[in-house]
Amino acid sequence: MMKAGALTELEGCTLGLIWVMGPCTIYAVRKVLEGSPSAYWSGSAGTVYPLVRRLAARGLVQPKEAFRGKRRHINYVITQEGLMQFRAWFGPPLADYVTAIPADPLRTRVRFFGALDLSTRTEIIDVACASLKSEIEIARHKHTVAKAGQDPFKALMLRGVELMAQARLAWLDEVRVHLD
Amino acid sequence: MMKAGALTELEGCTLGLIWVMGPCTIYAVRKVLEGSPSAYWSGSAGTVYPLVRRLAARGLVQPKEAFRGKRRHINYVITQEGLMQFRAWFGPPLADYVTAIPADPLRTRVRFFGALDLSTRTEIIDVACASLKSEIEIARHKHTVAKAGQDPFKALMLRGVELMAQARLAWLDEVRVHLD
DNA sequence: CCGCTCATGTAACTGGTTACATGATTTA
DNA sequence: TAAATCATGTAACCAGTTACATGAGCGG
Repeated sequence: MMKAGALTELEGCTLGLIWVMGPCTIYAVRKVLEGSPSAYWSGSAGTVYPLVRRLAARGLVQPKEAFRGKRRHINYVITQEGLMQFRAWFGPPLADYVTAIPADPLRTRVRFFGALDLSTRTEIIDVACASLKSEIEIARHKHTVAKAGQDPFKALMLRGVELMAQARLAWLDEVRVHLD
Repeated sequence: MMKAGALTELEGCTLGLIWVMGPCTIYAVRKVLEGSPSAYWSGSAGTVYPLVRRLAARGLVQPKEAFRGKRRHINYVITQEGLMQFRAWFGPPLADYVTAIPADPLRTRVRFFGALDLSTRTEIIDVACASLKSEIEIARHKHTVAKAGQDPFKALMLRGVELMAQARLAWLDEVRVHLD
């Protein structure tokens, strides 16, 4: 899946967030990951703290201790080396997995719908459609907010989320027609 | 992400493949996973052999040793208990991650395009578009083949792959317009 | 003063990857 | 007969999850 020594997806994304938001705390990065529309980015403490310290050990980010009152903060910023590695993470060359079809648990389940009776199939499709519709609404809203902001690429990303959810919904409509 | 004790995505998918293809060898399952349009399913030996033995230890699949000449085969079939757990894996209730927006490394990269110069951005988009177009062709072809076969849900899955790739391509076209 | 959010961490576990190794059978 | 494919496995490693634990600051 990934070239040895290269940044993982989560490392690249975290480095990117520190690039965008830095100087910032790991906590702030975690909150952004948690708020991501994709459940892939859980942003759990046990993942992100060791990860950022790993990045710091490699010299890609730099910690700066700070205090507000008695409260300790560690703010991280990206280094020159970090920015270089971050740019290399994008490619080219593009790793195969970047353009490959993303995994979709819904698609996997439809693949095996033959194991279920018709009513269960229908129920799953109905529930999934409802979720997707609300996801689309959320993505739409976030997209318009982001367009008003000064980060056009954030807006484009959210537009991608919206289009993806719409495509899945359209596909489910096709699936529904062929349930029997 | 997942309820404790429940089957993981890979376990569910593997169990499903044994349900569809069984009795069959682990090797056969691996080959299907490797040939999947999504790079998520690597199907490496180090993953699948221990996984299927785990399923066997839980009584979800049953091994049957067989010989053709001196060559040893272990054919697996799904058990009644396996079929029950497999059906439970689908839901309802649908786990959140099933309908959540799938992770898309391309989307993540576009999010941080601000870190790149215009020519690199353009190059990435061009390369990605080319890959997606060939993926669409492949998916289209597989889809028509599957429609001729007797597994309609396999065809629906492949149709999903096609629509997903098309949506990503359409999105990239939107991104291209806003590269500067 | 209670509960929530901010903020930092640790420890045990587990699922999956990479990279091996072995040998039979088929096909060019 | 050489190369590719079928078929089974193992061992070291690592990234990420879950579930803890601690304490400061702030709003009601």
